[in-house]
Parts: sequence; structure tokens; C-alpha cells
Amino acid sequence: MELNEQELVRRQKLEELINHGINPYPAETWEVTARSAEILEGFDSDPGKFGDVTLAGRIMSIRDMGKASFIVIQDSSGRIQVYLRRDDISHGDDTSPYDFLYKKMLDIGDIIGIRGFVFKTKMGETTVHVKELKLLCKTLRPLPVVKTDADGNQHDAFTDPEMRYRQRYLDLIVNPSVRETFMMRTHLTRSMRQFLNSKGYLEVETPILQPLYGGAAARPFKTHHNTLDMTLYLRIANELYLKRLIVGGFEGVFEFAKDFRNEGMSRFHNPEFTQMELYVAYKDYEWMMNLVEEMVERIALDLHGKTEVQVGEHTINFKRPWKRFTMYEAIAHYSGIDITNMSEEQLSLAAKDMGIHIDKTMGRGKIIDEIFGEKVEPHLIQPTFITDYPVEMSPLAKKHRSKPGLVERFEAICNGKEICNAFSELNDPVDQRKRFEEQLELGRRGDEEAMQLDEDFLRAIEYGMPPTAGLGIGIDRLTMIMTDSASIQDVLFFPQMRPEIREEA
RNA sequence: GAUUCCGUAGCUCAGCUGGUAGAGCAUUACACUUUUAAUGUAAGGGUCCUGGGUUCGAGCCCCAGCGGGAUCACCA
Repeated sequence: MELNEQELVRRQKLEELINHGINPYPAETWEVTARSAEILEGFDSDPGKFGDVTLAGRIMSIRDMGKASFIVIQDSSGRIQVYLRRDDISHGDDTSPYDFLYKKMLDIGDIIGIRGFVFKTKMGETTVHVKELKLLCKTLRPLPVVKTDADGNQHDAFTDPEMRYRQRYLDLIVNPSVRETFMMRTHLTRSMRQFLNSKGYLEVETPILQPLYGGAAARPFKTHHNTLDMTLYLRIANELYLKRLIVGGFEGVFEFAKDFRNEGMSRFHNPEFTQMELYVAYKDYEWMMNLVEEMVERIALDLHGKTEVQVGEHTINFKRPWKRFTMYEAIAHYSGIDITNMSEEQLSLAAKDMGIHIDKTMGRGKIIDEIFGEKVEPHLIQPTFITDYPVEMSPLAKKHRSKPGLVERFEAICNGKEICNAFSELNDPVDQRKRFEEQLELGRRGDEEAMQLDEDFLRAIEYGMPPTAGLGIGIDRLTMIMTDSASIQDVLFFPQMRPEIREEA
């Protein structure tokens, strides 16, 4: 491995530390008694509250003034300034803790433990005055140094997207807002889980490795089990398993599921992503709409303390009730064309008039979907329910109770993107078999995303599944909105990337 | 997959018409006991993404490839 100058210097320091009897990687617990944020928040109101504090963290900056020095350390709660004075950390006449350990051996990026008292500097900054300093971890690579000036402007910000995603640990160390985003993501799932628990639904786990993939229209990842010598697929959805549990007698089940889809990547698509799916017996899609509104409004309140969330240039308000349109109403509203009674030929003509690309393989449902995606979806900034989809696009949804050709399905659209999908679940086993067979036919015609026929799932609902409302909600997409993130890569710790060094094939 | 932009020091970036590779921060040395983008003085640091080509001469021009971003296509 080729080492640069700074890496060589740090390795020399490492050796020198060991030669001086200082372990650069000590094993003992360093008892932390305070975090930077509590000190910064608590000191002004009650300066006496903190006696001696013990902190640990990473050195983020060094301002050295000879026999005294200011450094900034970062712990899990944030950053705090630390004041070091030679005479205060020396052992009698032995000034080596300052002159050797601190001045010669420590670098930005190193992890140290400090013990001292809290005070206010002349400039009014709450600071820890160090009495004891201990090296907890010597680092061998230099950290990108980002400086923030008095006006809050960042200098030399660490912004290269490739490095940020590949080396997320660096991104987290150096860019505090990244930590915030991911903490929000965890708060979001916690809030959602609490909401669902409070309703009495049961959180469950279902297989990720599936012999048949189902529950969505997507191409799967394929793998192989050696002992069974069989092909398995990484799940594209967990819908069919959760419904089996409803057959089994649970009245409400949900799962936060990692799903995998072998498709293109974009700022809205990662090959693996997280979905929360919920199934509740004896309910329908109308009921589920109310639940989604309530849940997402609750999440916005938990995360932001209010229902409004700033997303790019828009302020999105999740306050209930949300707007509701049927798909046909929405298309009529945004394109001025009522497609309710159009034949397939009339539809393709109408689509062409709107400048939408249509080909012969597209059926009625697909054309409607195209029109919707082109003419309506981008305009739906405020959370909006779109209901009653063409039956062709929804092989797992129940036929509409009163509107022929449609199913009882809704999506919530927000900031121009779908955030959830739900329906009154199809529990008529005869109809379900027919729908699967139509999917098989699509598959034979070359549709790589057509569903497989799941004989065991059919057997299950032949034993009887109560009327059930089902929901899938994209956690990544919802997090993007709640954290004002432009790319899915900003809400995944480790988004999928090509390998840095490609191996010879 | 298509189009387009980008790849130069550890980090952020300049680099003229093609003529010996630059800055700030970081690093090293010295000075400085309340600084805060600390400061002052001095020094070191480069596979200019990779491989070809054109040229007396390529960081720059041409071709191919690798990686990334954006837009589109695909897609719940």
C-alpha cells in the first residue's frame, strides 16, 4: 500500500507513542459522565450543575497557542470546545502530557478522553478546561477538515457525492447534518411502529428468501440454496405472506421489510429498500385511507412538532383530511379530458394528443397509468389520495363494490411521488386464481414483471381470508420527504454503488 | 440503457492558445498560556482516473475504457 506523507507521519507517531509506553489503543472503559450537548444546554442556566465532567470524542480542530490551546471535540451529541493549558495537565515538572502527547502526537481525527471543569471563555463560549487528557484511539488517516466561519459559511465542505456514499463514516464524522437525517429516519420508523403498536397490531417477520416471489410487479434477484439445491428469490414484497397470517387468524399484522428489486437505479430507486406493510382484517380501503392520514400526520408532528414540512421549495402540510380524487377525476381535473367511458382506441388517441408515448403492448390500464404519471402525478405536491384504479393493474386488489372495471385501491401521492399503495384485499379465491392466470399470460407475452402463480397462497385463501385492508408504505420515500432529501442515497447509510476497484473477469 | 457534465496534493478547488503543475486548508519545523475559518515565519507533499493516439512537446486535443453526478428511459 502506497502511503502519503500524512499517513507516514501518523504511523511514525504511533511507533513513538508505543516507545514512550503510551498505548494508542487502550482497552479499559473510559467512563463518560457528560455529553457535549448537555453541557452546552445546561451550563448557562445552572453553572454549578457540572462539577468535573468526563468526555470522550474525536478531535475536530486544533488552535494551538504555545503553552495553551483550544481544540474542538465531537461526541455523539455534537461538538464542544476544550481548553488545554500545559501547566494544568502536567504531572508536577513533567510537562510531557502537553509538550509530547498533545503537541507532538495528537492530530485532528484522533479520539481522546478528557476530564475537567466547565467554564465560559472571554468570548462567551462554554468550554471544558482540561485537567486530564488520555489518548483513546490514534488515527492513521487524515480527516477532511471542514471549517465554518463566524457567519456560518462552510469552507472546503466535504461534498464529493461518491466519497460521501462510499465512505459514509467520513460523511457522518464531518457533516453533522447527515447524522441528523439518519436520526430522523430512525425517529420516523419508531413513530410509525409506536402508532401501529398502539392500535394493537402485531409486528411479525416473514421470509426474505422465497421460492416464489410475489406481491408486486417487479423483477427479482435470484439466488441458490445449496443443501436444498433449489432456486430462491429475494422478496420483492411480503404481501402474500402477511395475508397468509390474516388467514391464520391474526387481525392486524405489520412488518418493516427490506425488499429487493432487480431494476434500474435512480435518485428514487435503490435495489434494496424498505417498505412497511400492514394488513388489518374486517376493514376496507376507505378505512385504510383514514389510518394513513392519521399515521403520517402523527409522524410529521413527532418529527417536526407541526404538520408542515419544508421540502425543497414547497411547504407540505400533512394535516388531515387530505384531498381525495378518483383516478378518473384527477385525470379530468389536470388534463381536462374525461376518460371514464373511453374505449381502448379512444384512450390511445387521447394519450397521443397529450404527447404521451404509447405502444401496442399497452392495455387500457397501462395507458391510463401513463396518462396519470405524465399529467397528474407531478402536480400533486400536497398529500393527495388517488382512488379506484383499473383492474388490469392490480391483480391482488378486490373489485370495486360499485364501479365495474375498477378495483378498491388507493395511492397517496406527495411531492409528486407515490408514498404508499393500498387496497381492499382480494379474498375471493376464484377471482384471485383468474387474476394470477392473467398474469401468467402477460408473462408468456414477455412481461418480465408479471406475477407468478402462487398455489399455496391460493390454497390459503381458499380456506378463507376475512375481508382485509392492506397497505404498503415506502419508508425511504417518506424519509426523503420528512428530511427534505433530494436523493434516496441521502437516506440510506450505504446506497448501492459499483465496486471501487473492478476485478478482472 | 441514452444524453450530458465531472475525475488535478489528504480535503476543497484553480490551471491561459498545447510549452518544466498552482492556491487555501491539512501536514512538518519554529514562535505564541482565553482562541474560534486563531496568527506569524519557513518547508515538504502530485500515477493530473486508466490505456492508447496526434504532436518536437499533452493536465489540456482525439479514441476507448473505469468511476460518479444530473436528466431521461425503465420502475411502485
